[in-house]
Amino acid sequence: MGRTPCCDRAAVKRGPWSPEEDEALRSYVQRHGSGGNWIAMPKKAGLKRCGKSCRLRWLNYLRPDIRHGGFTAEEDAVILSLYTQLGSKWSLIASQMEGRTDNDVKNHWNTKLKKRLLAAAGTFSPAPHARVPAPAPAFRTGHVSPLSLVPSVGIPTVKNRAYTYDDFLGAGARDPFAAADGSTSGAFRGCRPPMVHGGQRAQ
DNA sequence: AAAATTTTCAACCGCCCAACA
DNA sequence: TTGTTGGGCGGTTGAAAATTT
Repeated sequence: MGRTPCCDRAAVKRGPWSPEEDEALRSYVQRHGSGGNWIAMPKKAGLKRCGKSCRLRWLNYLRPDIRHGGFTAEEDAVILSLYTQLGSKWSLIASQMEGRTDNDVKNHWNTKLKKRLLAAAGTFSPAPHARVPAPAPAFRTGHVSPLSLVPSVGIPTVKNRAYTYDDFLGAGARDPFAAADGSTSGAFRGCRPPMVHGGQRAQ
């Protein structure tokens, strides 16, 4: 059972993208766009890749407006705030953050923020009431602002204003990212230089 | 210095949904 | 109305770098 694959797995290349493939994809998309059809696009662009893989590579890495690594404390706080209200709606969360992708946000949460919260609070899980039902259909089309569909929550608009950590922590609230010894800027502790393309970390 | 472990993130997988025939 | 197709999403995995032992 199950649906047919979107492409012939035996006939497409998988794994890390080479610089040549990146360039081929970038130049094609910049000249023609995806053509409204990611499945057909790889062939036109001369790529032996699955269309979904091309789409993912473009959206998560090659798009010119992407920022990689180096999440700020403010961004951490936004992610935390939105996660507690929306749950793991990474695309929604990312849509409120300039230059961030859902994959970036998801990775950042899973590798750093979740661990910090667990360490700081003992156990952490979003408040059950905070989770919203399955998104309305318009969510997925991008024609409607996702946040307009959850009017009951006051989600700050990151794109319009710089946020301070305090915006998301009530007066006297415990800073979940603060170090156990009470020192501040927990969000920056123990951070290593961000990785760059190919998994290599910047020095 | 080398081995083991941890961390990070790019990429894949499978599912859901909307559009269309 | 039903079946098919493609786009999009969240969850998960695996390779490589960084860190620790």
